[in-house]
Amino acid sequence: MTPNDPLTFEVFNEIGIIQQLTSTAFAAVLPKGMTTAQFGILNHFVRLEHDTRSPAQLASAFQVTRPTMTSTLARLEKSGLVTIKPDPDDGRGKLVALTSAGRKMREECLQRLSGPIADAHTVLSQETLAKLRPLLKEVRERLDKLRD
Amino acid sequence: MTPNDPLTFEVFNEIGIIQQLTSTAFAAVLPKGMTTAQFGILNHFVRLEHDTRSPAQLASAFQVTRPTMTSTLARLEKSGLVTIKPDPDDGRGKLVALTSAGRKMREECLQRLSGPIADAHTVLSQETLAKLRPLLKEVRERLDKLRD
DNA sequence: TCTATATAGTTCGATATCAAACTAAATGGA
DNA sequence: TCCATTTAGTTTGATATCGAACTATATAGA
Repeated sequence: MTPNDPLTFEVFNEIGIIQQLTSTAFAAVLPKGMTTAQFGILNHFVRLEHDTRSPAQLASAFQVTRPTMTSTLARLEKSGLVTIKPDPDDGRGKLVALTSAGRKMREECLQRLSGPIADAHTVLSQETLAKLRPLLKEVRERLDKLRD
Repeated sequence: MTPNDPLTFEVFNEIGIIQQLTSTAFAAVLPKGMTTAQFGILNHFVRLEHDTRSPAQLASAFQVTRPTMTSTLARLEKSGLVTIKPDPDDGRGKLVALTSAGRKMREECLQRLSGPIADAHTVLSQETLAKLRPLLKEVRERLDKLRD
């Protein structure tokens, strides 16, 4: 972010712009009312084969604050895509679960996202992506440690 | 974003999380009321040695929509960090310029940001960043072309 | 010249996000 | 047992962001 350190600045700058371009492109093809944040949550349950997750676990998984997760989950519940029930084992906690509508919505999103993903494939080589992955993983993990 | 293509999904996923971690870390050290979006605009004028820029040029430089730029510029103007005047050569246009307060604010932000940047240095090797930069630049440029 | 189209900017309504401050429940120690 | 601390979740108020729809000006073509 500073002229003192153009390399660090540029890397984070590129990351910011790429993130914006991709999330906008993905959002554009999602069904009316769906967002990438909401899709991410639906997808999370299926990918990791979780039946229930607490809002706090989800917030941690997506690196967002608990108020943010409260807000997004409320919208998903309102749309009938998840259920939110009290945790029987912890009076403070809640348990979030996918509904069948949530599963269907996740499937539909996947189908629609295949378009932009295919587009990305036409311009990005697997080779570039394969090189990027371990580097990004390293950066993400180290930045994550820094937060503590 | 899809299980059909774990590599593409993972790369964009890592990018999203890194972006979130860094922008939150940067925002935390900025002066009260300042944001990374606002700092980015102040910094843009100084880095590229521009006296004036139109809102449309700024929106394009930061890859955000014009309504977004309208909103952020209005806040900067309210804080006295930029001026916004009609473009004498184009009745539709406006010209944005830094004020001296804007310059000072940019300097202060730079100083405060040196902390997190230094922290990043302690955990990220120059080597990793040097490898990342050209790869990210390539991805960003190709995605950018895809938008047209 | 006139009209159609393109561009600059704004307004509106929505979602995502954060920090700060709050309530309620669990936990741990004296 | 009781109180202090921690943890889960929410509420509030703010900024950033988008798409859609709007106004005003510029430009190009007939």
